[in-house]
Amino acid sequence: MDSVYSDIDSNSCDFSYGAQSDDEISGSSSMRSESPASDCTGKPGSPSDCDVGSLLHLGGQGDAEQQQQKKKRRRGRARNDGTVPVVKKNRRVKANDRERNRMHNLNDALDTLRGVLPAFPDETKLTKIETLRFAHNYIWALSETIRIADLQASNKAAGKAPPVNGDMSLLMLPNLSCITDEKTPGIEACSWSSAASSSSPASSSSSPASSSSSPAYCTSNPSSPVGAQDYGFMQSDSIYGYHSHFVPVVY
DNA sequence: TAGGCCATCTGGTCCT
DNA sequence: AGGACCAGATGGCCTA
Repeated sequence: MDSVYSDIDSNSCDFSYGAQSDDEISGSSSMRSESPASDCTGKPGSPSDCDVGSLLHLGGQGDAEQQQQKKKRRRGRARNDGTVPVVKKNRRVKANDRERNRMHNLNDALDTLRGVLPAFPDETKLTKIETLRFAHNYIWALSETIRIADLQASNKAAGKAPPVNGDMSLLMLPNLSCITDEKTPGIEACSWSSAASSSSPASSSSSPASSSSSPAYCTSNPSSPVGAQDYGFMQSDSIYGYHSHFVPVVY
């Protein structure tokens, strides 16, 4: 079907405006291997960073290059009944560019967040939802560590007895280290020791908003997509009642 | 092959 | 009017 948008294909990343059928682009190579930034966009905020230049010259390219262009084409739904006025069409194209950049900015922020989270040894890239949940649990664990350290410091100042095990080194800020739990394949990440026992994320079932100290859905994860992994931290032992060891868990 | 994840398009709504 | 934000729809890629 002809599209009224087809005349501006070359000015936008909106590949769906062409009349290309799905069959024409089948057999394309991995899109995932191509990062979004190198695929169609450049830095956020520059819509023109799409593969505009090459698309502009689509008509005069060889078969090989045309094939490459086809590979890059067409993500997302394509629709248009061919009745959209040019003015509206141009507005839509600009809106698409903005939306694309907006999502790229969002993804950049997620990448930045991944960068500050404890790394996983196998370099498995966390999905978006996993990143958010893991960050939530991570923040909770750090907060717990600080809270417990403060508690012990105040106890010490008040002349109260030290922690049961008396290991003040546990008062240090989280000492992150990456481990691999051989007993539990798939559960590998970072852990740290903290002092004092407290409610762990793994034992919490309250909502995020309902508790100020414990991450909410990190345990049961009713909101988790079926099969999705949720990375968090679990209090694995409390031998002396004061020594909690947070280990990463996958829910 | 089904399901998960993702990028993109699209139209609606709200705000400036 | 135009931009930001959002959610639904669509289709590609990857993995179990």
